[in-house]
Amino acid sequence: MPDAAADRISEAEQSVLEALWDAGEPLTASQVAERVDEEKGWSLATVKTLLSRLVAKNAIATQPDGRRFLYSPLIGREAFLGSESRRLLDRLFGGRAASLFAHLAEAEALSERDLTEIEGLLRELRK
Amino acid sequence: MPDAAADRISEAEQSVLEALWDAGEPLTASQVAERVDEEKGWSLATVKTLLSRLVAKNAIATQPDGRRFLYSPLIGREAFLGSESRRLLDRLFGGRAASLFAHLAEAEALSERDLTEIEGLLRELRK
DNA sequence: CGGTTTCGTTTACAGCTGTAGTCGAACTTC
DNA sequence: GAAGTTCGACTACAGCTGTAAACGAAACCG
Repeated sequence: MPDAAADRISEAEQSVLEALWDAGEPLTASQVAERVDEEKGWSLATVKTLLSRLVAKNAIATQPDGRRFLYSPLIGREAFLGSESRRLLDRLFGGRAASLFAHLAEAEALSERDLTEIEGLLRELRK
Repeated sequence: MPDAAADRISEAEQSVLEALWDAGEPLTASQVAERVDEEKGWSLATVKTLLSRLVAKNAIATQPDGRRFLYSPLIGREAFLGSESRRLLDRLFGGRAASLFAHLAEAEALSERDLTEIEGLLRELRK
């Protein structure tokens, strides 16, 4: 098998991935660092470390561009978010989405807009 | 303020807390270990370490009972689940619950029962 | 009493994370 | 072609996690 990027991605690593997803095209390490720095204030060195770790975890790919590399995501944002949500749902609520939802409601984490959108999604699912 | 148990609780520590929440009454270390062992297969030594760390984090309380301690949770399951859900929602979806919901739907993590319950909750919220 | 069990505490130790610094090779710029 | 710049690779290092063994005091058992 072509090694399905199974390693866990840490929070900091996720931020780097986020930059690549947002970019929508391969970036150099410095470009990634620039984007990440705006939000996190991390040094170039730190971002380079995180990039290496992501490469080691098979989460991003490198393609040579002259003397340097261009980095691009190997795992999709959708897939990542999907599996992370899954993991959390299982870990905290034994997989019961309704419990999660109830807790979010209680924590007042649901905006008017969320409610409307979820209602829409529910209607879709019911079709 | 009486120091509001703010430290992060790790996954393993959560399992121990879970045992205490389930018990509904203070337990000795061995009792906790017994319960946790069934699910996780951890040794008494491991559970004792986790209990100490939880005490250090002010997540559980000890009350002396003769020569030993009885442990009981200081943070409630509800509060814990609420804040964990919150954290994840923010981290992964920028706080937008509708996105989370959409991903769960896509990952087929929503059972028929979940849907029905969520519909019910929505109606409640709309009142 | 003396051995055995039971506790909590201390120590261990590898792997992961967050956050960087350093180094040598390559590249660019006078 | 010497000097500075840019890269990726390697190294660092403290704190957290998972998983436990060792230790010493107390308590119970016979």
